[in-house]
Amino acid sequence: MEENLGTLLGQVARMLRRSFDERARDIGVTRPQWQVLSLLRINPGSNQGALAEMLEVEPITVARMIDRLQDACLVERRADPADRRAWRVHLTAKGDGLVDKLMPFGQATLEAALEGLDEDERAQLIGALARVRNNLSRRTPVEMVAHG
Amino acid sequence: MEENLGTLLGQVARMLRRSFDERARDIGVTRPQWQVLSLLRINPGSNQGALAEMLEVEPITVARMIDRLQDACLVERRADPADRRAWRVHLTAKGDGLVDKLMPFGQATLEAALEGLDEDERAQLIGALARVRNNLSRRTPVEMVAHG
DNA sequence: TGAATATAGTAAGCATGATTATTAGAGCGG
DNA sequence: CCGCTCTAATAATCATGCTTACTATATTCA
Repeated sequence: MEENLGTLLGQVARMLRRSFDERARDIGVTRPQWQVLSLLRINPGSNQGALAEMLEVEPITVARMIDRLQDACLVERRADPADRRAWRVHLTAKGDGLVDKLMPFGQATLEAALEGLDEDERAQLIGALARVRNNLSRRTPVEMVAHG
Repeated sequence: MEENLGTLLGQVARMLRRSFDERARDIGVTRPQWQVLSLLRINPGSNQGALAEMLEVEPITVARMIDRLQDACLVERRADPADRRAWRVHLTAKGDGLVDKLMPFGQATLEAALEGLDEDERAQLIGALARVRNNLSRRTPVEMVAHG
């Protein structure tokens, strides 16, 4: 076999993104954008730093995604009354509706990807990846525990 | 748990790339570039289309990576005597030496990522990811068999 | 042979992701 | 209160990856 895990992971991640984007192209939303919208459904009013931490990307990456989502009228920035540096990001009605529309695309992509893997195998895959993520995270182990 | 596999995979892939890039920054080579160089070590004289297929990316992506690697004198394009449209890509001496230098960085990144997973778990992870890749590949199952 | 089709590579333009540096505001210690 | 430090967000710049469109060359078939 002699398969390189880094290469393999990069390929699979890229192909998953591509697969989702193919399905969602008509709607005009990319997979990272969909992830932001989904996070905002669960955590409305997050600031950009919190979104960056949840997504494990740098704050500047979130800043520009929010720019585009705002241009598309899918989210809006509201001033934080307690901190004049920060923005509170909220879904618009349009963005909220889009999350529902996009759910099936995410499900379909995932199902296509996991075809042939039974429940045990899926759980093991997710568990192993979560451990790898913890190994690579910049957060300390103590913080990881605190975050559950 | 309710962990989304697509998100998880994207995060882990990004973190692996970041982890490698941190280690290799002084050398000035990114992880995708290292993958190209490694492939050329194994398959010298590949054309760009073949590289794209091995990397599971589009040909234009390879074209511009080769541009940069050539600017850095790590690879060179040679005319294909049998096909005037195609380039044969070869490592330069400098590029060849760099592959050896970068091997430990790749190994270290991988070890950090897989810490705490035993041999069985690693093999299962790689096997599951390879099956997901096959599910998502644009190549047909027939071709997959032909390629081993 | 000569037209239709397919393939190798590239260009333009966009989104995502990073680093480095900057601005504005928060928060703390003296 | 004032300065030092930290933090939230952004700007500039680069690499990777995509789609769409194009050029040049091969190949196939009538």
